[in-house]
Amino acid sequence: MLSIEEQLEFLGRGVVDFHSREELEKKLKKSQETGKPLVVKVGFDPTAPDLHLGHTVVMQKMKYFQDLGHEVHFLIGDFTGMIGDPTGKSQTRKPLTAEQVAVNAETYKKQVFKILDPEKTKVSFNSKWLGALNFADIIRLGSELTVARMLERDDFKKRYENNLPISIHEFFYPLAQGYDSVAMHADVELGGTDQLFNLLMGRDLQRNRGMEPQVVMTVPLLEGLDGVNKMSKSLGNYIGIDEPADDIYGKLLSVSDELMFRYFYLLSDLSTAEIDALQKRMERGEIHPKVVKQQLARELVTRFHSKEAAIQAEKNFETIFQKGGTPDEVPEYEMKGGEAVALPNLLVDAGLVKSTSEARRMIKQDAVSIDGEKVSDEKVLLGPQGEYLLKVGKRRFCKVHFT
RNA sequence: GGAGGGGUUCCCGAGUGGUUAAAGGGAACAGACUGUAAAUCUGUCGGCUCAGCCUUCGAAGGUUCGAAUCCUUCCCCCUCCA
Repeated sequence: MLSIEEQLEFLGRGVVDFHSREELEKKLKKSQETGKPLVVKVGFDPTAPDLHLGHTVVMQKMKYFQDLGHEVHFLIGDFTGMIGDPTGKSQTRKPLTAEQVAVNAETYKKQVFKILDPEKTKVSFNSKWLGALNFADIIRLGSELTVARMLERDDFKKRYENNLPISIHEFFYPLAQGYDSVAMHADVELGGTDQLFNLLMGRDLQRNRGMEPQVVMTVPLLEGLDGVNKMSKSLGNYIGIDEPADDIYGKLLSVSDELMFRYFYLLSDLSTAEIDALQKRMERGEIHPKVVKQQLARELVTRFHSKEAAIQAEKNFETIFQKGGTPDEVPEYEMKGGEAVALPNLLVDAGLVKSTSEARRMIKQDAVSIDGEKVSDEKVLLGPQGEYLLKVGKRRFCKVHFT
């Protein structure tokens, strides 16, 4: 059993806004004394999820709470989804149907339970209590907050100052999210730094009702593979938790040394002390940076796949990149028709390049090999029978059989 | 309601009748160097039956030997004023 001090260290690592550490300490102590777990709440949009490492930062925190025996609630904001969180956006979202929400919830679970313990996670939907409110309830809720206070929220403020539209219903988003905390009797709410205002709203509403306010902790947005922008699907700088083990491993190993420790800090289960020790040993030249990075890659592949997958991914990686070899598993393609085919066309058919023009370029750039031999003639014909191992660049392989 | 500005190849952004598949930058991809790190350097970066041809500059028409560039209509964005 970790001491309260150790628990705080682990739970608070990387946390940006903490309201407040002292309150959490008190709650943890009380929970330990009474044996009553804390209610930890994290809200997610009901939109179709495609989770990447950036999302896992907060989930990792949820996991820690879970490991300490607390009650973690995975709240799907199906009702608030009708508003569409205006944070950072100016588009209102189309309401989803009940069926879509149900489908998305299932997809979420599949991905989320790679991290959280399905047995211990409570999944809930906020339509349960928000849908039960009537107009009078909502007016009362609206009376708890002034417009001036609402306009303190960063994105509202900016939009207001820039004369961009803010619809009245958007004001209900923070109120609704705060009300979730009331309805759930939340002790702790976690979220990204952009959620700060919404999270604090829960404290206000709880306090107004004489409840003990929830502790609010925000986690940073994880930088993407470029090390600059936040990780996002649209920027293409992400690692999806559903990706194949080889890809996760490879992408992590190509992260810069600087970013590597950021990832360790925000994603790894190692303690801060262990991470610091690794960094020091690396700086003193006692361990090669690559070895450190491999440790990170192994840990994360293990988390999303398995120990075995991590070992295999590491082996494949070394075969392909360090020895310039071929991985154990190579995609295969069957070429039918009984005729010889020009190399560029074959590369397109096998899916190794997008167009014959690209294929020609690759050949010109010395990036194509057949059975390990570089090819420089774009007019080579292959077939009409036989088997060839085609390689484009360092990582694109395909075994072609002519039939 | 009034006045004005703009939509260019993945993104930003030049280009106002031919030499423009369209400058420059970013991203991406390949090669060199490595630890497939980063950084750096080089090259590529619409398509094809590829030393030639075809299709691109919001959409559709038109003028012209020739248009991203000029004209007409339409669609969409933005700024200022009220």
